[in-house]
Amino acid sequence: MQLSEQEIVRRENLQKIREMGIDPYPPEAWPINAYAAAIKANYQEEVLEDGTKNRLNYQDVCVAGRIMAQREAGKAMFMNIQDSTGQIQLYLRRNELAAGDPAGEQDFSFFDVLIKKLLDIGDFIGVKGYVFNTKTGETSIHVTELKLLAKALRPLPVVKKDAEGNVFDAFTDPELRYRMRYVDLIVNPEVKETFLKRTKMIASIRQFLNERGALEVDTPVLQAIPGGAAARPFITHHNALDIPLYLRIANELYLKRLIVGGFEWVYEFSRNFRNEGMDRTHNPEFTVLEFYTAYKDYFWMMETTEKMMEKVALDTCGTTDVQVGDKVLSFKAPFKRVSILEAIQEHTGIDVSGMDEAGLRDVCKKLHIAVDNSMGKGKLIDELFSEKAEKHYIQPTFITDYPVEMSPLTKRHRSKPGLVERFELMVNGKEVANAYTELNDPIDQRERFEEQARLMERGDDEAMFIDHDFLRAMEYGMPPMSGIGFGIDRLVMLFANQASIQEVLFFPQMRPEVF
RNA sequence: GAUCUCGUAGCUCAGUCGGUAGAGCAUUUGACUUUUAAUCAAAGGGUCCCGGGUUCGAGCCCCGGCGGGAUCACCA
Repeated sequence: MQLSEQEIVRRENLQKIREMGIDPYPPEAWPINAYAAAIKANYQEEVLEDGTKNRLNYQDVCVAGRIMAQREAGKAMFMNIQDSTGQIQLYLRRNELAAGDPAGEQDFSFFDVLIKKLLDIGDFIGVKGYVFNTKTGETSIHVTELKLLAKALRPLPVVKKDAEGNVFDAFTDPELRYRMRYVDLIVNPEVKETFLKRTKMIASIRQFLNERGALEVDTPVLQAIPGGAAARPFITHHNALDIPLYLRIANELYLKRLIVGGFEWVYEFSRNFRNEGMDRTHNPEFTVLEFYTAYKDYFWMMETTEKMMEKVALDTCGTTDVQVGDKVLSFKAPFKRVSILEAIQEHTGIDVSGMDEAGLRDVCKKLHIAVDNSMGKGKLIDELFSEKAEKHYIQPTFITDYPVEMSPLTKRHRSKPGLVERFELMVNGKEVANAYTELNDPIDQRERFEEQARLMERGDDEAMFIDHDFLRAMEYGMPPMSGIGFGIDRLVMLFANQASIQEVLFFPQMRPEVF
Protein backbone atom coordinates (compact mmCIF):
# COMPACT_ATOMS: atom_id res chain seq x y z
CA MET A 1 0.00 0.00 0.00
CA GLN A 2 1.28 3.44 -0.95
CA LEU A 3 1.29 5.70 2.11
CA SER A 4 1.08 9.47 1.90
CA GLU A 5 3.56 11.64 3.74
CA GLN A 6 0.99 12.34 6.45
CA GLU A 7 0.22 8.65 6.92
CA ILE A 8 3.92 7.86 7.30
CA VAL A 9 4.27 10.62 9.91
CA ARG A 10 1.35 9.23 11.88
CA ARG A 11 2.76 5.71 11.86
CA GLU A 12 6.05 7.11 13.10
CA ASN A 13 4.19 9.01 15.81
CA LEU A 14 2.43 5.78 16.80
CA GLN A 15 5.79 4.07 17.22
CA LYS A 16 7.18 6.96 19.30
CA ILE A 17 4.10 6.84 21.54
CA ARG A 18 4.75 3.15 22.20
CA GLU A 19 8.42 3.96 22.92
CA MET A 20 7.25 6.44 25.57
CA GLY A 21 5.53 3.51 27.27
CA ILE A 22 2.05 4.73 26.33
CA ASP A 23 -0.52 2.30 24.89
CA PRO A 24 -2.07 4.06 21.86
CA TYR A 25 -5.11 1.75 22.06
CA PRO A 26 -5.73 1.24 25.80
CA PRO A 27 -8.46 -1.22 26.81
CA GLU A 28 -9.87 0.46 29.92
CA ALA A 29 -13.22 2.25 29.96
CA TRP A 30 -13.07 6.05 30.29
CA PRO A 31 -15.53 7.34 32.92
CA ILE A 32 -17.36 10.12 31.03
CA ASN A 33 -19.49 12.40 33.20
CA ALA A 34 -20.24 15.31 30.85
CA TYR A 35 -20.86 16.15 27.19
CA ALA A 36 -19.75 19.08 25.07
CA ALA A 37 -23.16 20.49 24.18
CA ALA A 38 -24.51 20.30 27.73
CA ILE A 39 -21.41 21.95 29.17
CA LYS A 40 -21.61 24.84 26.74
CA ALA A 41 -25.35 25.23 27.32
CA ASN A 42 -25.30 25.03 31.11
CA TYR A 43 -21.94 26.26 32.42
CA GLN A 44 -22.23 29.25 34.75
CA GLU A 45 -19.71 31.56 36.39
CA GLU A 46 -19.90 34.95 38.10
CA VAL A 47 -17.31 37.71 38.35
CA LEU A 48 -16.80 38.79 41.97
CA GLU A 49 -16.19 42.38 43.13
CA ASP A 50 -12.44 41.84 43.33
CA GLY A 51 -12.45 40.73 39.69
CA THR A 52 -11.92 37.03 40.35
CA LYS A 53 -14.30 34.47 38.97
CA ASN A 54 -16.57 32.18 40.92
CA ARG A 55 -17.18 29.08 38.82
CA LEU A 56 -20.50 27.51 39.75
CA ASN A 57 -20.60 24.11 38.04
CA TYR A 58 -18.72 21.55 35.92
CA GLN A 59 -15.61 21.84 38.11
CA ASP A 60 -14.78 18.14 37.86
CA VAL A 61 -15.57 16.97 34.33
CA CYS A 62 -14.41 13.88 32.50
CA VAL A 63 -15.06 13.91 28.76
CA ALA A 64 -13.92 12.01 25.69
CA GLY A 65 -13.80 12.85 22.01
CA ARG A 66 -11.89 13.22 18.80
CA ILE A 67 -9.32 15.99 18.28
CA MET A 68 -10.68 18.28 15.54
CA ALA A 69 -8.32 21.26 15.79
CA GLN A 70 -5.07 22.15 17.53
CA ARG A 71 -3.77 25.68 18.19
CA GLU A 72 -0.39 25.93 19.84
CA ALA A 73 0.38 29.03 21.88
CA GLY A 74 3.88 28.51 23.23
CA LYS A 75 3.75 26.79 26.58
CA ALA A 76 -0.01 26.50 26.28
CA MET A 77 -2.25 24.89 23.72
CA PHE A 78 -5.85 24.90 22.62
CA MET A 79 -7.66 21.97 21.09
CA ASN A 80 -11.19 21.37 19.93
CA ILE A 81 -12.53 17.94 20.66
CA GLN A 82 -15.76 16.54 19.31
CA ASP A 83 -18.02 14.10 21.12
CA SER A 84 -21.42 12.78 20.07
CA THR A 85 -23.05 16.10 21.02
CA GLY A 86 -20.65 18.57 19.43
CA GLN A 87 -17.32 20.29 19.95
CA ILE A 88 -15.74 21.93 22.99
CA GLN A 89 -12.45 23.71 23.40
CA LEU A 90 -9.67 22.40 25.67
CA TYR A 91 -7.01 24.56 27.28
CA LEU A 92 -3.75 22.85 28.21
CA ARG A 93 -0.72 24.28 30.02
CA ARG A 94 2.78 22.87 29.92
CA ASN A 95 3.63 23.20 33.62
CA GLU A 96 0.31 21.76 34.76
CA LEU A 97 0.82 18.55 32.79
CA ALA A 98 4.42 17.96 33.88
CA ALA A 99 5.68 15.05 35.95
CA GLY A 100 7.85 15.51 39.05
CA ASP A 101 8.11 18.08 41.84
CA PRO A 102 7.17 21.62 40.72
CA ALA A 103 9.81 22.94 43.13
CA GLY A 104 12.55 20.64 41.82
CA GLU A 105 13.23 18.59 38.67
CA GLN A 106 10.31 18.45 36.26
CA ASP A 107 9.72 16.34 33.15
CA PHE A 108 7.80 18.26 30.50
CA SER A 109 7.95 15.55 27.86
CA PHE A 110 4.25 14.68 28.18
CA PHE A 111 3.32 18.16 26.98
CA ASP A 112 6.31 18.94 24.75
CA VAL A 113 6.45 15.58 23.00
CA LEU A 114 3.19 13.67 23.34
CA ILE A 115 0.66 16.49 23.26
CA LYS A 116 2.42 18.94 20.95
CA LYS A 117 4.07 16.52 18.52
CA LEU A 118 2.55 13.08 18.65
CA LEU A 119 -1.17 13.81 18.96
CA ASP A 120 -2.89 14.52 15.65
CA ILE A 121 -6.26 15.67 14.39
CA GLY A 122 -8.53 12.63 14.42
CA ASP A 123 -7.08 10.99 17.55
CA PHE A 124 -9.47 10.08 20.36
CA ILE A 125 -8.50 11.43 23.76
CA GLY A 126 -10.08 11.53 27.21
CA VAL A 127 -9.56 14.54 29.46
CA LYS A 128 -10.37 15.54 33.02
CA GLY A 129 -10.45 19.11 34.26
CA TYR A 130 -12.64 22.06 35.13
CA VAL A 131 -14.74 24.32 32.94
CA PHE A 132 -14.07 28.07 32.59
CA ASN A 133 -14.66 30.88 30.12
CA THR A 134 -11.63 32.24 28.29
CA LYS A 135 -10.87 35.92 27.79
CA THR A 136 -12.72 35.78 24.51
CA GLY A 137 -15.72 34.15 26.18
CA GLU A 138 -15.29 30.62 24.86
CA THR A 139 -16.49 27.99 27.32
CA SER A 140 -13.54 25.60 27.63
CA ILE A 141 -12.17 22.76 29.70
CA HIS A 142 -8.97 23.56 31.60
CA VAL A 143 -7.32 20.18 31.35
CA THR A 144 -5.64 18.63 34.38
CA GLU A 145 -5.31 15.11 32.99
CA LEU A 146 -5.17 13.75 29.43
CA LYS A 147 -5.18 10.20 28.11
CA LEU A 148 -4.80 9.00 24.55
CA LEU A 149 -7.75 6.66 23.86
CA ALA A 150 -7.14 5.74 20.21
CA LYS A 151 -4.62 6.90 17.59
CA ALA A 152 -5.82 7.77 14.07
CA LEU A 153 -3.54 6.86 11.15
CA ARG A 154 -5.24 8.78 8.35
CA PRO A 155 -5.61 12.57 8.11
CA LEU A 156 -9.17 13.86 8.35
CA PRO A 157 -10.37 16.61 6.01
CA VAL A 158 -10.06 19.80 8.04
CA VAL A 159 -13.20 21.88 7.65
CA LYS A 160 -12.97 25.40 9.06
CA LYS A 161 -15.62 27.88 10.00
CA ASP A 162 -15.26 31.58 10.72
CA ALA A 163 -17.14 33.73 13.22
CA GLU A 164 -19.88 34.52 10.65
CA GLY A 165 -20.41 30.79 10.05
CA ASN A 166 -18.74 30.74 6.62
CA VAL A 167 -17.38 27.27 5.93
CA PHE A 168 -13.98 26.78 4.32
CA ASP A 169 -12.62 23.67 2.63
CA ALA A 170 -15.80 21.70 3.28
CA PHE A 171 -15.66 17.98 2.53
CA THR A 172 -18.16 18.02 -0.33
CA ASP A 173 -17.28 15.42 -2.98
CA PRO A 174 -20.43 13.23 -3.07
CA GLU A 175 -18.53 10.12 -4.06
CA LEU A 176 -16.13 10.39 -1.12
CA ARG A 177 -18.91 11.40 1.25
CA TYR A 178 -21.09 8.38 0.40
CA ARG A 179 -18.26 5.86 0.21
CA MET A 180 -16.75 7.08 3.47
CA ARG A 181 -19.87 8.09 5.36
CA TYR A 182 -17.92 7.79 8.62
CA VAL A 183 -15.71 10.69 7.52
CA ASP A 184 -18.74 12.64 6.29
CA LEU A 185 -20.40 12.24 9.70
CA ILE A 186 -17.26 13.36 11.53
CA VAL A 187 -16.65 16.56 9.61
CA ASN A 188 -20.11 17.61 8.39
CA PRO A 189 -22.37 18.12 11.42
CA GLU A 190 -25.46 18.84 9.30
CA VAL A 191 -25.23 15.31 7.87
CA LYS A 192 -25.62 13.92 11.36
CA GLU A 193 -28.65 16.17 11.85
CA THR A 194 -30.35 14.64 8.82
CA PHE A 195 -29.91 11.13 10.18
CA LEU A 196 -31.03 12.13 13.68
CA LYS A 197 -34.16 13.51 12.03
CA ARG A 198 -34.70 10.20 10.27
CA THR A 199 -34.54 8.30 13.55
CA LYS A 200 -36.82 10.83 15.23
CA MET A 201 -39.35 10.52 12.43
CA ILE A 202 -39.43 6.73 12.65
CA ALA A 203 -39.77 6.90 16.43
CA SER A 204 -42.67 9.32 16.03
CA ILE A 205 -44.49 6.98 13.62
CA ARG A 206 -43.90 4.02 15.92
CA GLN A 207 -45.29 5.97 18.86
CA PHE A 208 -48.35 7.05 16.85
CA LEU A 209 -49.13 3.45 15.91
CA ASN A 210 -48.30 1.85 19.26
CA GLU A 211 -50.47 4.21 21.27
CA ARG A 212 -53.41 3.27 19.05
CA GLY A 213 -52.90 -0.43 19.69
CA ALA A 214 -51.11 -1.43 16.50
CA LEU A 215 -48.75 -4.39 16.73
CA GLU A 216 -45.27 -4.22 15.23
CA VAL A 217 -44.40 -7.49 13.46
CA ASP A 218 -41.66 -9.05 11.34
CA THR A 219 -42.37 -10.98 8.15
CA PRO A 220 -40.05 -12.78 5.72
CA VAL A 221 -37.52 -10.91 3.63
CA LEU A 222 -36.69 -14.08 1.69
CA GLN A 223 -39.80 -15.09 -0.18
CA ALA A 224 -40.52 -17.96 -2.57
CA ILE A 225 -43.08 -15.77 -4.35
CA PRO A 226 -42.30 -12.04 -4.41
CA GLY A 227 -45.74 -10.48 -4.12
CA GLY A 228 -47.61 -7.36 -3.12
CA ALA A 229 -46.24 -5.00 -5.75
CA ALA A 230 -45.38 -4.68 -9.42
CA ALA A 231 -41.58 -4.67 -9.60
CA ARG A 232 -38.59 -6.69 -10.73
CA PRO A 233 -37.15 -8.65 -7.80
CA PHE A 234 -33.64 -9.66 -6.83
CA ILE A 235 -33.27 -13.41 -7.02
CA THR A 236 -31.04 -15.58 -4.86
CA HIS A 237 -30.66 -19.27 -4.11
CA HIS A 238 -31.06 -21.32 -0.95
CA ASN A 239 -28.50 -24.12 -0.93
CA ALA A 240 -30.05 -26.52 1.62
CA LEU A 241 -33.49 -26.41 0.02
CA ASP A 242 -32.00 -26.01 -3.47
CA ILE A 243 -34.68 -23.51 -4.45
CA PRO A 244 -34.68 -19.99 -5.80
CA LEU A 245 -35.72 -17.32 -3.31
CA TYR A 246 -36.54 -13.67 -3.91
CA LEU A 247 -35.77 -10.65 -1.78
CA ARG A 248 -39.10 -9.09 -0.93
CA ILE A 249 -40.46 -6.29 -3.09
CA ALA A 250 -43.25 -5.71 -0.53
CA ASN A 251 -44.61 -7.30 2.63
CA GLU A 252 -48.29 -6.66 1.94
CA LEU A 253 -49.42 -10.25 1.42
CA TYR A 254 -47.79 -11.41 4.67
CA LEU A 255 -49.33 -8.64 6.75
CA LYS A 256 -52.75 -9.50 5.32
CA ARG A 257 -52.24 -13.16 6.30
CA LEU A 258 -51.73 -11.91 9.86
CA ILE A 259 -55.06 -10.08 9.72
CA VAL A 260 -56.64 -13.37 8.62
CA GLY A 261 -54.93 -14.90 11.66
CA GLY A 262 -56.83 -12.57 13.96
CA PHE A 263 -54.61 -9.55 14.58
CA GLU A 264 -56.60 -6.38 14.01
CA TRP A 265 -53.85 -3.87 13.33
CA VAL A 266 -50.31 -4.84 12.31
CA TYR A 267 -47.43 -2.81 10.97
CA GLU A 268 -43.86 -3.34 9.80
CA PHE A 269 -41.01 -1.13 8.71
CA SER A 270 -40.10 -3.23 5.71
CA ARG A 271 -36.79 -3.09 3.90
CA ASN A 272 -37.80 -3.80 0.31
CA PHE A 273 -35.54 -4.64 -2.63
CA ARG A 274 -36.23 -3.85 -6.26
CA ASN A 275 -33.93 -4.68 -9.12
CA GLU A 276 -34.50 -1.49 -11.06
CA GLY A 277 -32.81 1.78 -11.93
CA MET A 278 -31.09 4.03 -9.44
CA ASP A 279 -31.31 7.80 -9.33
CA ARG A 280 -31.75 10.51 -6.79
CA THR A 281 -35.12 9.12 -5.65
CA HIS A 282 -34.45 5.38 -6.03
CA ASN A 283 -32.08 3.05 -4.17
CA PRO A 284 -32.17 -0.74 -4.75
CA GLU A 285 -33.07 -1.25 -1.09
CA PHE A 286 -35.45 1.15 0.58
CA THR A 287 -37.81 1.29 3.52
CA VAL A 288 -41.57 1.19 3.47
CA LEU A 289 -43.91 1.37 6.43
CA GLU A 290 -46.98 -0.73 5.77
CA PHE A 291 -49.92 -1.16 8.06
CA TYR A 292 -53.24 -3.00 7.82
CA THR A 293 -56.26 -2.44 10.02
CA ALA A 294 -59.31 -4.70 10.19
CA TYR A 295 -62.87 -3.38 9.91
CA LYS A 296 -61.71 -0.06 8.39
CA ASP A 297 -61.99 1.44 4.93
CA TYR A 298 -59.96 3.95 2.96
CA PHE A 299 -61.89 6.91 4.37
CA TRP A 300 -60.75 5.94 7.85
CA MET A 301 -57.26 5.52 6.44
CA MET A 302 -57.24 9.06 5.03
CA GLU A 303 -58.15 10.46 8.44
CA THR A 304 -55.52 8.32 10.16
CA THR A 305 -52.90 9.29 7.60
CA GLU A 306 -53.43 13.02 7.98
CA LYS A 307 -53.33 12.72 11.77
CA MET A 308 -50.12 10.75 11.57
CA MET A 309 -48.46 13.14 9.13
CA GLU A 310 -49.39 16.10 11.30
CA LYS A 311 -47.83 14.46 14.37
CA VAL A 312 -44.71 13.41 12.46
CA ALA A 313 -44.20 16.96 11.16
CA LEU A 314 -44.53 18.35 14.67
CA ASP A 315 -42.23 15.74 16.21
CA THR A 316 -39.49 15.97 13.59
CA CYS A 317 -39.66 19.62 12.55
CA GLY A 318 -41.41 21.22 15.51
CA THR A 319 -44.05 22.69 13.20
CA THR A 320 -46.70 21.65 10.69
CA ASP A 321 -45.35 24.23 8.22
CA VAL A 322 -42.34 22.45 6.78
CA GLN A 323 -39.82 24.21 4.55
CA VAL A 324 -39.01 22.04 1.52
CA GLY A 325 -36.79 23.70 -1.06
CA ASP A 326 -38.31 27.10 -1.72
CA LYS A 327 -41.80 26.01 -0.63
CA VAL A 328 -43.59 25.76 2.70
CA LEU A 329 -45.77 22.66 3.01
CA SER A 330 -48.59 22.58 5.52
CA PHE A 331 -49.15 19.22 7.19
CA LYS A 332 -52.04 20.56 9.23
CA ALA A 333 -54.93 18.09 8.92
CA PRO A 334 -57.25 17.66 7.09
CA PHE A 335 -55.73 17.34 3.61
CA LYS A 336 -57.51 18.07 0.34
CA ARG A 337 -59.13 15.08 -1.43
CA VAL A 338 -59.38 14.95 -5.23
CA SER A 339 -60.38 11.98 -7.36
CA ILE A 340 -57.94 11.08 -10.09
CA LEU A 341 -60.54 11.85 -12.78
CA GLU A 342 -61.23 15.30 -11.26
CA ALA A 343 -57.49 15.91 -11.12
CA ILE A 344 -57.12 15.10 -14.82
CA GLN A 345 -60.07 17.32 -15.69
CA GLU A 346 -58.66 20.18 -13.61
CA HIS A 347 -55.23 20.08 -15.29
CA THR A 348 -56.21 19.14 -18.87
CA GLY A 349 -59.69 20.57 -19.10
CA ILE A 350 -60.91 17.21 -20.37
CA ASP A 351 -63.51 15.04 -18.64
CA VAL A 352 -62.32 11.50 -19.25
CA SER A 353 -64.86 9.78 -16.99
CA GLY A 354 -66.82 7.21 -18.92
CA MET A 355 -64.39 7.26 -21.86
CA ASP A 356 -63.41 3.95 -23.41
CA GLU A 357 -59.87 2.86 -24.20
CA ALA A 358 -59.89 4.36 -27.71
CA GLY A 359 -61.17 7.71 -26.43
CA LEU A 360 -58.49 7.82 -23.75
CA ARG A 361 -55.79 6.96 -26.27
CA ASP A 362 -56.94 9.87 -28.46
CA VAL A 363 -56.81 12.25 -25.50
CA CYS A 364 -53.26 11.10 -24.70
CA LYS A 365 -52.16 11.59 -28.29
CA LYS A 366 -53.73 15.06 -28.38
CA LEU A 367 -51.73 15.97 -25.25
CA HIS A 368 -48.50 14.54 -26.74
CA ILE A 369 -48.25 11.71 -24.21
CA ALA A 370 -46.43 8.67 -25.57
CA VAL A 371 -48.75 5.65 -25.70
CA ASP A 372 -48.51 2.14 -27.10
CA ASN A 373 -51.02 -0.60 -27.80
CA SER A 374 -50.18 -2.60 -24.68
CA MET A 375 -51.68 0.17 -22.53
CA GLY A 376 -55.15 -0.54 -21.27
CA LYS A 377 -57.69 1.88 -19.88
CA GLY A 378 -56.14 1.97 -16.43
CA LYS A 379 -52.62 2.57 -17.68
CA LEU A 380 -53.80 5.40 -19.94
CA ILE A 381 -55.54 7.17 -17.06
CA ASP A 382 -52.44 6.71 -14.95
CA GLU A 383 -50.30 8.23 -17.70
CA LEU A 384 -52.63 11.21 -18.03
CA PHE A 385 -52.45 11.83 -14.31
CA SER A 386 -48.70 11.44 -13.92
CA GLU A 387 -47.88 13.51 -17.01
CA LYS A 388 -50.33 16.35 -16.56
CA ALA A 389 -51.60 16.54 -12.97
CA GLU A 390 -49.23 14.92 -10.47
CA LYS A 391 -46.62 17.67 -10.36
CA HIS A 392 -49.22 20.29 -9.41
CA TYR A 393 -50.03 18.71 -6.02
CA ILE A 394 -47.50 20.48 -3.83
CA GLN A 395 -49.54 20.71 -0.62
CA PRO A 396 -50.46 17.29 0.85
CA THR A 397 -53.39 15.97 -1.18
CA PHE A 398 -55.19 12.64 -1.36
CA ILE A 399 -55.71 11.52 -4.95
CA THR A 400 -58.52 8.94 -4.87
CA ASP A 401 -60.41 6.30 -6.84
CA TYR A 402 -57.99 4.73 -9.32
CA PRO A 403 -58.91 2.45 -12.26
CA VAL A 404 -59.33 -1.20 -11.35
CA GLU A 405 -56.74 -2.39 -13.90
CA MET A 406 -53.91 -0.74 -11.96
CA SER A 407 -54.82 -2.21 -8.59
CA PRO A 408 -55.05 -6.02 -8.41
CA LEU A 409 -55.24 -6.09 -4.59
CA THR A 410 -57.84 -3.35 -4.10
CA LYS A 411 -61.57 -3.60 -3.47
CA ARG A 412 -63.86 -2.32 -6.23
CA HIS A 413 -65.39 1.05 -5.52
CA ARG A 414 -68.70 0.86 -3.63
CA SER A 415 -70.41 3.23 -6.11
CA LYS A 416 -68.13 4.04 -9.07
CA PRO A 417 -67.91 1.21 -11.63
CA GLY A 418 -64.46 0.51 -13.08
CA LEU A 419 -62.71 2.20 -10.16
CA VAL A 420 -61.29 0.96 -6.88
CA GLU A 421 -61.19 2.38 -3.37
CA ARG A 422 -57.63 3.55 -3.43
CA PHE A 423 -55.77 6.76 -2.65
CA GLU A 424 -52.26 8.05 -3.00
CA LEU A 425 -50.96 10.84 -0.82
CA MET A 426 -49.17 13.38 -3.00
CA VAL A 427 -46.74 15.85 -1.41
CA ASN A 428 -44.49 18.25 -3.28
CA GLY A 429 -45.63 16.69 -6.57
CA LYS A 430 -44.60 13.16 -5.57
CA GLU A 431 -46.30 10.10 -4.14
CA VAL A 432 -45.42 9.41 -0.52
CA ALA A 433 -48.14 6.88 0.40
CA ASN A 434 -50.48 4.46 -1.32
CA ALA A 435 -53.55 2.97 0.38
CA TYR A 436 -56.61 0.87 -0.31
CA THR A 437 -59.75 -0.55 1.02
CA GLU A 438 -58.28 -4.02 0.66
CA LEU A 439 -59.81 -6.66 -1.56
CA ASN A 440 -61.08 -9.52 0.62
CA ASP A 441 -63.27 -11.41 -1.88
CA PRO A 442 -61.22 -14.54 -2.67
CA ILE A 443 -62.96 -15.25 -5.95
CA ASP A 444 -62.41 -11.70 -7.23
CA GLN A 445 -58.82 -11.89 -5.97
CA ARG A 446 -58.18 -15.12 -7.88
CA GLU A 447 -59.49 -13.53 -11.08
CA ARG A 448 -57.27 -10.48 -10.59
CA PHE A 449 -54.22 -12.71 -10.11
CA GLU A 450 -55.11 -14.65 -13.24
CA GLU A 451 -55.26 -11.38 -15.16
CA GLN A 452 -51.74 -10.61 -13.83
CA ALA A 453 -50.59 -14.05 -14.96
CA ARG A 454 -51.83 -13.29 -18.47
CA LEU A 455 -49.86 -10.02 -18.43
CA MET A 456 -46.77 -11.92 -17.35
CA GLU A 457 -47.19 -14.36 -20.23
CA ARG A 458 -47.37 -11.38 -22.57
CA GLY A 459 -43.94 -10.36 -21.29
CA ASP A 460 -44.77 -7.90 -18.52
CA ASP A 461 -41.84 -8.58 -16.17
CA GLU A 462 -43.48 -6.55 -13.40
CA ALA A 463 -46.79 -8.42 -13.31
CA MET A 464 -47.63 -10.20 -10.08
CA PHE A 465 -47.14 -13.91 -9.47
CA ILE A 466 -50.18 -15.94 -8.37
CA ASP A 467 -49.76 -16.60 -4.66
CA HIS A 468 -51.86 -19.69 -3.97
CA ASP A 469 -51.25 -19.70 -0.24
CA PHE A 470 -52.41 -16.10 -0.05
CA LEU A 471 -55.62 -17.06 -1.87
CA ARG A 472 -56.09 -20.00 0.51
CA ALA A 473 -55.73 -17.63 3.47
CA MET A 474 -58.35 -15.33 1.98
CA GLU A 475 -60.68 -18.28 1.43
CA TYR A 476 -60.55 -18.98 5.16
CA GLY A 477 -62.20 -15.57 5.54
CA MET A 478 -60.50 -12.17 5.61
CA PRO A 479 -62.17 -9.34 7.47
CA PRO A 480 -62.72 -6.05 5.66
CA MET A 481 -59.68 -3.87 6.17
CA SER A 482 -57.71 -0.93 4.95
CA GLY A 483 -53.98 -0.88 4.38
CA ILE A 484 -51.32 1.65 3.48
CA GLY A 485 -47.67 1.86 2.53
CA PHE A 486 -45.47 4.92 3.17
CA GLY A 487 -42.16 5.51 1.41
CA ILE A 488 -40.10 6.22 4.49
CA ASP A 489 -36.98 7.42 2.69
CA ARG A 490 -39.03 9.92 0.73
CA LEU A 491 -40.75 11.16 3.86
CA VAL A 492 -37.33 11.72 5.41
CA MET A 493 -36.30 13.62 2.27
CA LEU A 494 -39.29 15.92 2.80
CA PHE A 495 -38.89 16.50 6.52
CA ALA A 496 -35.10 16.85 6.31
CA ASN A 497 -35.35 19.02 3.17
CA GLN A 498 -33.03 16.82 1.12
CA ALA A 499 -33.31 16.45 -2.66
CA SER A 500 -31.47 13.13 -2.94
CA ILE A 501 -32.23 9.72 -1.41
CA GLN A 502 -28.48 9.23 -0.96
CA GLU A 503 -28.55 11.99 1.65
CA VAL A 504 -31.06 10.10 3.82
CA LEU A 505 -29.45 6.63 3.61
CA PHE A 506 -26.28 6.08 5.61
CA PHE A 507 -24.79 3.82 2.94
CA PRO A 508 -26.46 4.36 -0.45
CA GLN A 509 -25.71 1.74 -3.08
CA MET A 510 -22.53 2.50 -5.04
CA ARG A 511 -20.48 0.66 -7.59
CA PRO A 512 -17.94 -1.39 -5.64
CA GLU A 513 -14.69 0.42 -5.05
CA VAL A 514 -11.48 -1.04 -6.47
CA PHE A 515 -8.67 -1.10 -3.90
C1' G B 1 -29.75 1.92 -20.54
C1' A B 2 -29.19 7.16 -23.27
C1' U B 3 -27.31 12.23 -23.14
C1' C B 4 -24.45 16.03 -20.76
C1' U B 5 -20.63 16.94 -17.30
C1' C B 6 -16.62 16.25 -13.81
C1' G B 7 -11.90 13.45 -12.16
C1' U B 8 -4.90 17.82 -10.57
C1' A B 9 -1.29 17.18 -3.19
C1' G B 10 -4.63 14.28 2.74
C1' C B 11 -9.15 18.14 1.82
C1' U B 12 -11.12 22.34 -1.20
C1' C B 13 -9.73 24.22 -5.77
C1' A B 14 -6.63 27.26 -9.78
C1' G B 15 -3.83 25.81 -14.10
C1' U B 16 -3.72 31.13 -19.92
C1' C B 17 -2.26 29.56 -26.69
C1' G B 18 -0.04 22.55 -26.09
C1' G B 19 6.12 24.48 -23.56
C1' U B 20 9.83 22.74 -16.24
C1' A B 21 2.91 21.41 -11.64
C1' G B 22 0.23 26.04 -8.43
C1' A B 23 -2.65 28.22 -3.93
C1' G B 24 -5.18 27.88 0.92
C1' C B 25 -5.86 24.50 4.76
C1' A B 26 -3.49 20.00 6.54
C1' U B 27 1.87 17.98 7.35
C1' U B 28 7.26 18.92 9.00
C1' U B 29 10.92 22.48 11.68
C1' G B 30 11.16 26.92 14.73
C1' A B 31 8.73 31.27 17.85
C1' C B 32 4.65 32.39 21.10
C1' U B 33 1.28 30.60 28.71
C1' U B 34 -6.46 32.79 27.22
C1' U B 35 -6.11 31.16 21.21
C1' U B 36 -10.29 30.16 18.01
C1' A B 37 -10.50 30.10 9.86
C1' A B 38 -4.94 31.66 15.83
C1' U B 39 -0.61 34.36 14.16
C1' C B 40 4.63 34.78 12.39
C1' A B 41 9.15 32.45 9.81
C1' A B 42 10.91 28.36 6.88
C1' A B 43 10.45 23.47 4.46
C1' G B 44 8.59 18.95 2.31
C1' G B 45 4.65 16.69 -0.35
C1' G B 46 2.01 14.91 -7.32
C1' U B 47 0.80 7.61 -11.23
C1' C B 48 -2.60 15.44 -13.15
C1' C B 49 -8.39 8.53 -12.77
C1' C B 50 -6.47 4.36 -16.34
C1' G B 51 -4.88 2.88 -21.45
C1' G B 52 -3.88 4.28 -26.35
C1' G B 53 -3.25 8.22 -30.26
C1' U B 54 -1.71 13.13 -32.48
C1' U B 55 2.73 16.18 -31.58
C1' C B 56 9.60 17.89 -31.19
C1' G B 57 6.61 18.33 -26.66
C1' A B 58 0.01 16.60 -23.59
C1' G B 59 -2.83 18.13 -17.02
C1' C B 60 -4.70 20.68 -21.57
C1' C B 61 -6.30 18.10 -28.14
C1' C B 62 -8.50 13.03 -30.12
C1' C B 63 -10.26 7.75 -29.15
C1' G B 64 -11.45 3.88 -25.63
C1' G B 65 -12.23 2.47 -20.57
C1' C B 66 -13.19 3.18 -15.10
C1' G B 67 -15.60 6.09 -11.27
C1' G B 68 -18.94 10.20 -9.67
C1' G B 69 -22.80 13.89 -10.47
C1' A B 70 -27.02 15.93 -13.28
C1' U B 71 -31.02 15.15 -16.82
C1' C B 72 -34.14 11.44 -19.18
C1' A B 73 -36.41 6.44 -19.43
C1' C B 74 -38.46 2.52 -15.61
C1' C B 75 -39.99 2.57 -10.67
C1' A B 76 -41.51 3.88 -4.68
